[in-house]
Amino acid sequence: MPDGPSSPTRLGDLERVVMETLWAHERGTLTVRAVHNELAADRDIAYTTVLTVLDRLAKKGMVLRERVGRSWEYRAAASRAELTAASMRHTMEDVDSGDRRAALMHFLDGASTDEVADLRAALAEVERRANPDA
Amino acid sequence: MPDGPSSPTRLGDLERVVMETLWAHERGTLTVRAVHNELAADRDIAYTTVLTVLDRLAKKGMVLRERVGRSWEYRAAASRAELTAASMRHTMEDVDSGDRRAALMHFLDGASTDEVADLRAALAEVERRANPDA
DNA sequence: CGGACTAACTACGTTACGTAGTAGAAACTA
DNA sequence: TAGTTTCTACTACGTAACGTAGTTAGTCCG
Repeated sequence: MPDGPSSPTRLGDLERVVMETLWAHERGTLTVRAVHNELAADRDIAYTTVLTVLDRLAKKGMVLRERVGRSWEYRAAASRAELTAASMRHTMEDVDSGDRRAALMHFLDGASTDEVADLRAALAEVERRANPDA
Repeated sequence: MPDGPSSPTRLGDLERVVMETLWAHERGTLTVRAVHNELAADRDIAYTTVLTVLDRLAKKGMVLRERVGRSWEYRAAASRAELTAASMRHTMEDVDSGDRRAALMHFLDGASTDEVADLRAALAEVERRANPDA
């Protein structure tokens, strides 16, 4: 029973590579054949391996698929950014609120200037949305 | 070859429980016996299981230990907050800078008011440090 | 010395995952 | 229509991580 990307399933290396391929075509769908073609350019890999991986990803809810004729068209269930965000949030949520502050401090300590800038911008954006009149 | 908590090793369930126990005594060290006593209060678990888990955690660099007499005293190599932060940062780092903004936006979108407040506070604190004169 | 306690080593079952072969259905093609 | 191609579904096998714990062998205390 697929439960969607809300539960942060751990991905293996190949699974991640396949997700990358799907993400590279964010707005389209890909057949197994198409994914295999892309991967085969870089590595020696069997068609059925790609098939199996996509099937497993679908069962985990990481990818969505729909029938087109006799074959399936796959696409990522969540964008890379969404998945990253969900994973970060999940990580943060498993500390209680006392440690959360400390965790966030450490997080920012280790972040680069660019990352902090992006975060500040995102924070401002969220604020603007919450408070459009100010 | 232990490489410290810098490489975010995935923890199993029991491994995490053991880490929790160590974190609960943040400033002290615990023997295998002590950890086992705590765990045994809640579940049926063999002493040697705890021993094995602590040994594996030590090999991963997740815990540090030192000889005291014939036995070992264990403590967490990183606080829970540090580990959480490292994991979040690691997650964030595997998107390129283009997606990072988007990821952070999604992250904040899903965050609670309290979490956003904590983050804002942490950001201000980091800023204050970087710019003590302003 | 003998029991008690500790750590090292070994082991077994499960699950995830990389990897891929084979079977069978469907479609294309000569 | 029969052969070939192309998909999917099912099955399989090896490895690694991990939960779990027994066995073995020192060491210390009385």
